[in-house]
Amino acid sequence: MAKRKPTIHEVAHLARVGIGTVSRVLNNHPSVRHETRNRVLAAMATLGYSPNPHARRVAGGKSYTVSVVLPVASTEFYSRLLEGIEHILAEERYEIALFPILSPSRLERYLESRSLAYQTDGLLVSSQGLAHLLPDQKFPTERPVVLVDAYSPRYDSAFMDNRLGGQMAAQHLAHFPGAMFAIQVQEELDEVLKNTVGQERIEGFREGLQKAGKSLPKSHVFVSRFSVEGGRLALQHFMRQAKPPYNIFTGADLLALGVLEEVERQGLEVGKQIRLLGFDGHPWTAARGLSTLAQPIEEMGAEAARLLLDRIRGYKGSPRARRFEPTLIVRRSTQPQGVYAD
Amino acid sequence: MAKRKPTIHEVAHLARVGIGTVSRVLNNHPSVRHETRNRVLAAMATLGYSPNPHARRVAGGKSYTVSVVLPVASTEFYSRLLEGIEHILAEERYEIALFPILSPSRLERYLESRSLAYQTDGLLVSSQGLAHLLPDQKFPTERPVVLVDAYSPRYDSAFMDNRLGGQMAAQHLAHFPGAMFAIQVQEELDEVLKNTVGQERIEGFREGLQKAGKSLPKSHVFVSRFSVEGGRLALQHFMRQAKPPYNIFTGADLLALGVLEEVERQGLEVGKQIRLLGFDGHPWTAARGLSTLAQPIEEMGAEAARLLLDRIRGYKGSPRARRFEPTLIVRRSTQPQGVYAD
DNA sequence: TTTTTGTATGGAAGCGTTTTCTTTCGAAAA
DNA sequence: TTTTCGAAAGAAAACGCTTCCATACAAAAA
Repeated sequence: MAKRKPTIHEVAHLARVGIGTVSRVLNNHPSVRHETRNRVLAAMATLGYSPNPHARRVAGGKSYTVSVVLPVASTEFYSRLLEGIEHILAEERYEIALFPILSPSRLERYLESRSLAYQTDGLLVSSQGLAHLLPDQKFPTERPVVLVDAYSPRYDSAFMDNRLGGQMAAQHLAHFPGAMFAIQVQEELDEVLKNTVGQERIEGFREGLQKAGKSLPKSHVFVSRFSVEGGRLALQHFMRQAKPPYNIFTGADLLALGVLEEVERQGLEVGKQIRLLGFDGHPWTAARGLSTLAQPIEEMGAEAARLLLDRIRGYKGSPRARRFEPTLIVRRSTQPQGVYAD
Repeated sequence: MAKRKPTIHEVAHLARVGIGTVSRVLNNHPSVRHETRNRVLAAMATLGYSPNPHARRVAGGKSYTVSVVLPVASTEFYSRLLEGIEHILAEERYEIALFPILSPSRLERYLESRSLAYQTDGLLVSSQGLAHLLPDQKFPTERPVVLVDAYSPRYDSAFMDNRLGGQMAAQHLAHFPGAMFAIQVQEELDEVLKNTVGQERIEGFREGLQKAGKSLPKSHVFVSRFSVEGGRLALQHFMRQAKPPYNIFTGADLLALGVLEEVERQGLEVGKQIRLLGFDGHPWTAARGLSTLAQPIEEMGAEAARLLLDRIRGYKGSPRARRFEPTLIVRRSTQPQGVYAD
């Protein structure tokens, strides 16, 4: 039943060409006549041929695989990031090996030089402070390394300007009446990794507010793990501190969702006693009428993949930094017309 | 600088044997003299040799890789599960390709027959209802499939008896004074996957309580996502419902942690107004004095890996089911001597 | 002692590709 | 017309393993 997969030889035979030609078609080599290429393509289609990746690897001396090391905290973020990465890599017939940092101990194992993560052609690391854990802040590999959603002067980096995002949030919220509040996202793993994303967003927010003549007292910042329920606790906390109206900037859309849940439970009304601004720009925010700072996550992933492919192909220049900026999307939750009317 | 990795030929030469012998040593073939094996092993050590996995794959016709498909909800659980799986697979020089179900859309992609997940020698699937999503409830692959932390009559399965765990929880808590409460864990992804783990634990708890002549009203069950903060909201909820003492069974240790946090904030005292029993038996529960139903997670993962290796080696028998039972660990949070004394 | 059996080993063949080396052939240059 | 050259394509040589086959040799059986 399980008939063997067709090989390059069978394709060559059916297309009446040599295996070299088939290989050239496979690798988009220029010197193949159009007519021949089509014949080979047709043969591949009728046989249902797909090249054996392992054979490629041993023959080519490369693995055609890229390791992606990433924490798995905000799953939706990483889902979208991978989307962008995969999109680019798939075009070049590269595969992805995923190394989720499920725990610090697993992380250490990945970083041992012998580890699987280094058997590949390159490393895509999505974690702010990972390098800090390493001796000399350098990944123990000869392979190219590119950081994504993280920055280091030492490696190519594609990163988000989180501080700017916070400032944009401030600029948008500052002119509303009422006090300013913020929810900072902080995971346990963040401390290990010295991940400062959540912090930067809030710092930017505070800076922006100061520029607008407003302030953000320490007590108006609620630090929470990354969970919907954290948003609920945050709103409870704020309500104990001050009277409405509240202007709340959350370090992530998910937390804003929790705030919305609690708003409902408390019988408040968004746009009246509460203005709420998220961060991420996840698709579902549209349906919830949540204003948010949309991150071009997929593009950031794609760019990181491009940087890495460059390096794999031998590019030697000094580290390149690609900065990305969030975009403000205004929806019901911060609609100007819904001016405070209590 | 980056000198080529040594090959099997260099090892053979240094050890003064043929490459066949080196390969045999590599694969634990029995017919190698002890003395020869040691010589080869020594040569490998001095050269720092490690076999090229790609070459192995193309020569052997196998990939020596196993796909592990898993949701990434309770990271600690999966971290430990992988630990167990890897331990066994590593012994046989098998590698793991991880496919975290970050989102339903990615899940679908994995399940396409052509997908990477099927390029490997076998599939280890850790997800209750994944099969339900598939046409015919069958994974579209010729490769062996083993379920872990999930059960299907169709495939080899290594699974936890969650209902029993709930019953054990009831048996332990029932004799304490005060009403019974429970926190059920439920993720959005669970619904997609028809994952009933959280539900089973609570159902078992209810059954056990009934057997002991106690009851668990619907209103005493708080359904929460998997987060620490969910535990805090749950306790708030319970405190609105009833007076102490509370006996709380949480579907996961993490939620119990949240309960503990809120207990402190509310100025309650564990062992007096509150008895608390978790589920998972994660290492950190010891330090927190949290009683819990410890799951043999690593063993379950290891057994699943063994079942899969069996199949990969050609075992053809009908599906095997391996049931695992949690163990009750009693600590301060449900200590008998701390009898309610209000 | 001679034959048989079995174990340990070396070496060649083969896995499915990529890549290099030729060879062929037609068109441009002489 | 002859020579030169480049493009297209076939054939062969890697790539680093596993596996099979043949051989050598020692121990067991005759």
